[in-house]
Amino acid sequence: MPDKRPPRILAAIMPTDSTDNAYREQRIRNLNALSEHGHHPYGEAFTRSGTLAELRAGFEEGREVQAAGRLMAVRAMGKSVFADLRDGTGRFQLYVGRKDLPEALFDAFSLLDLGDHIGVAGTLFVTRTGEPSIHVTSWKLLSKAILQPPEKFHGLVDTEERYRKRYLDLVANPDVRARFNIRIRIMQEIRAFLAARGFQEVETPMMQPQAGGAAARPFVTRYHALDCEMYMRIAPELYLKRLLVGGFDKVFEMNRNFRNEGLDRTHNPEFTVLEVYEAYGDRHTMKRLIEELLPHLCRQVLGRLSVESAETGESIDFTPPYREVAYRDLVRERMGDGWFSLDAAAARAAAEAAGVAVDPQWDHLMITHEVYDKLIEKTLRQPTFVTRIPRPFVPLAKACSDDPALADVFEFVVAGKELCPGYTEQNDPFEQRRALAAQAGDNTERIDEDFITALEHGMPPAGGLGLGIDRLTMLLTGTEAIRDVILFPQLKAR
RNA sequence: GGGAGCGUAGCUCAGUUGGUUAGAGCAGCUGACUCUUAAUCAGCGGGUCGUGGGUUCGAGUCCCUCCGCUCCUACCA
Repeated sequence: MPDKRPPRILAAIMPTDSTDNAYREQRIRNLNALSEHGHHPYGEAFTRSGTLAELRAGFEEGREVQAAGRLMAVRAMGKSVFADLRDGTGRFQLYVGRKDLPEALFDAFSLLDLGDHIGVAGTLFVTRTGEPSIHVTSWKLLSKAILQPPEKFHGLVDTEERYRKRYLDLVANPDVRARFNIRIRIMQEIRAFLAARGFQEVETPMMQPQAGGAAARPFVTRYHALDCEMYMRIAPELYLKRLLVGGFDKVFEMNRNFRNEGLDRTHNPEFTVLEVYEAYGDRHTMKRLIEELLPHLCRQVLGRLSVESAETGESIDFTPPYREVAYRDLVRERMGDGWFSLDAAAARAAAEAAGVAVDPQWDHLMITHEVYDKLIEKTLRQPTFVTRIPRPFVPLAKACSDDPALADVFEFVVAGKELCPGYTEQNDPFEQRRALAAQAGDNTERIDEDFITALEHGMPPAGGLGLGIDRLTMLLTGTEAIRDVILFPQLKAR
């Protein structure tokens, strides 16, 4: 099966530079030797009978097949050679016997190196030790690797190398690929779930003249054609609500947000969020959506409703319905029934006594929120909707009809971390302007006037939610570092 | 931003109190071997010890600078 046409002349790419190491030179010698055998070192399309996983699933002794993949291991014993081939779906063993293929083709097999891509033709059989294998009758080089792959047994361990050279991490560590497969499935299932309920996926600007929809420092960039500053979005919310005004009743967007903040185990400067809006709904609509979506995802992606926390090992059960509890009740539960009658000084003393450091400038509201953040949220292990949150923290939501000091929202908390806020969205342009002005303080230019104008044209009452996809993936895959669920996490330039 | 730790062969790791020519496994090269699967056996090669400086008769090892990574901590989801 080697190419018939003359091999390419490759002498020109032989390394002349002393930084090239001996392994690379050896592989280039093998490349040239394969060329002389008629193998094009960087071949073209190859017709496969199926992926390696399909070959395994549809295994049938004696069946003639063609397969392709990367050479991961070679166990040569004179006149017979065993090798492991791997593609994106799995691995399969090759058996190459001296008497079963032309002598030149058998000899050239030893010029292959680990990491090379090859295509093979042969028949399926089972070895004496019970391993399904391809009895190779012909093979062809598809792509020559001139650098060594990582070690076969330990894989690639060095964390920095794993992130900087993710392609090697993926080749060397099959569990990494498995984890990203789960992330991909999660996103596919979310899209299918929402599409089945009549939601339409839209795309709104990533580059915005002002960054709204959340409180976070944005990345700034310069647009030369318009001679102005642009901001990478920190949230798509204000644009999605413009679409509610425009008549999109059920919309979602699942894409990147960018926040110019620190990076650590749970924060990457770009991260993926699902935002969903449903006209004529409210936070109860969103709560029901979450209670359907999460069990659906668990079932489809994991095949079960419980996951194990990476942090503590405890079991987290996604069987609905989930607990719903008011923010103030949680605070009273932890700090005592009298908490909301304390003045700021007494609250500060009580918070300090409970081990929470409190800024002396803070008012009762801020102190309470710090107590919630530091003491209470982490204790909510099973899926929990925390409702009735003080309005200053959620300027884009409506007030509770029975208490103007509280927002009609939930924070959905799982394993002690906020996973997803859900709102009864503010559609009153007067109230919205007041809330945004209060948040902006003196810096009034930060208010998105066009958004307020849109509200003045009439936004239907609506429910909305925002689900962090990276964190959801961490939860469902039992991963502690956000970098392990992002293919190319942010690292400093080296 | 603050604190602690780490960086040795292509990969995974040893390296003693500062002391000869820096070691091992995998991978590579040469040879043997027709059912192996971390194949096995014999032999061989492979190093800017992250970078730059310093102390010392002598530095992978001790001190300083810088680069990168990890963990803790602070801000954010």
